[in-house]
Amino acid sequence: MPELPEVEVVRRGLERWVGDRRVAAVAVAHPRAVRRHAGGAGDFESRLSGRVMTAVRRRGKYLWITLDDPVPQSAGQGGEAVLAHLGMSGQLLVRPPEAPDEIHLRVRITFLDGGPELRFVDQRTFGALALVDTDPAGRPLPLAHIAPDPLDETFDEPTFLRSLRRRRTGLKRALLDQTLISGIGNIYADEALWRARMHYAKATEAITPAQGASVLSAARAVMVEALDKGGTSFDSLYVNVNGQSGYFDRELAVYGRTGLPCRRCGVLVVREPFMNRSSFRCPRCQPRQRR
DNA sequence: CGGAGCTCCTGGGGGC
DNA sequence: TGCCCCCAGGAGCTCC
Repeated sequence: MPELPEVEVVRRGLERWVGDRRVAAVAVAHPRAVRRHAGGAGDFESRLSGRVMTAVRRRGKYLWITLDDPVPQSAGQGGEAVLAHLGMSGQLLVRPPEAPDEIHLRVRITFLDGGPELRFVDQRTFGALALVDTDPAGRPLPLAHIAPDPLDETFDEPTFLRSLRRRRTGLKRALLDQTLISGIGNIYADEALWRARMHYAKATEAITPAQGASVLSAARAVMVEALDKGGTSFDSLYVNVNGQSGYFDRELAVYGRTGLPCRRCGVLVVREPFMNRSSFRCPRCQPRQRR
């Protein structure tokens, strides 16, 4: 389940392999993989063919590959980019052309240099690619509503804390709202709440600036640690352009640890239904607040 | 218009 | 052994 750290690992891997390469051909094997592309699969294939990939950028869980200008435009105009979201199971793999197709290969992009292909592989098809317009700063227009993520240099903490307090909802719902703060999913939300010793249902309007800063700092710390773990293991050519962070084996404190002792106090971690999925917490470290 | 719930999807795993 | 149901969940969409 790629969240910010996993997507950033993918971005770094891609940056190394697709930069400054001209696309030869694009083949969409499953139309659902480009359902967000306005013109459909054929349009995606034809418009991306012949373009040069220039850089790979990221905001929250989205990443995008910027493209060269096919026709020189006047200053101040935007360009185009391949916008990608990995969903739950999406992978962007860099693979030799002779490598056998993956079972869930959805999109294949080949390059004029005959080198490694870029493949979008996605079992559960929640992920998607699209060719989109960007603003003059190179940011995809469809991401206008996505807030900066906590590792973004433009992230403004006072703005976030004010917005958080204006919400009328529970703390974890707010953390998962990509229009408020981006990059956090179910796993890192639970881990951040555990580190900050806060309950997922705590009312946002009751959160003090210190508490808000605490949970934000926890979210940042846990994501940076996960990123470091993922980053340390992606030295081989193709293996780690795939969303594996290497973080999940031993480092998680509460996520998925139902019935196991809290790493801080030893009380058993509980799993509770939340938004048609799950929340994990330590009952002692993260007690439910009284209203 | 903000908040909450629904829906898309597939394979692994547990229960019987 | 095989079948069925639950589960994982990001985010766009709809409804109130």
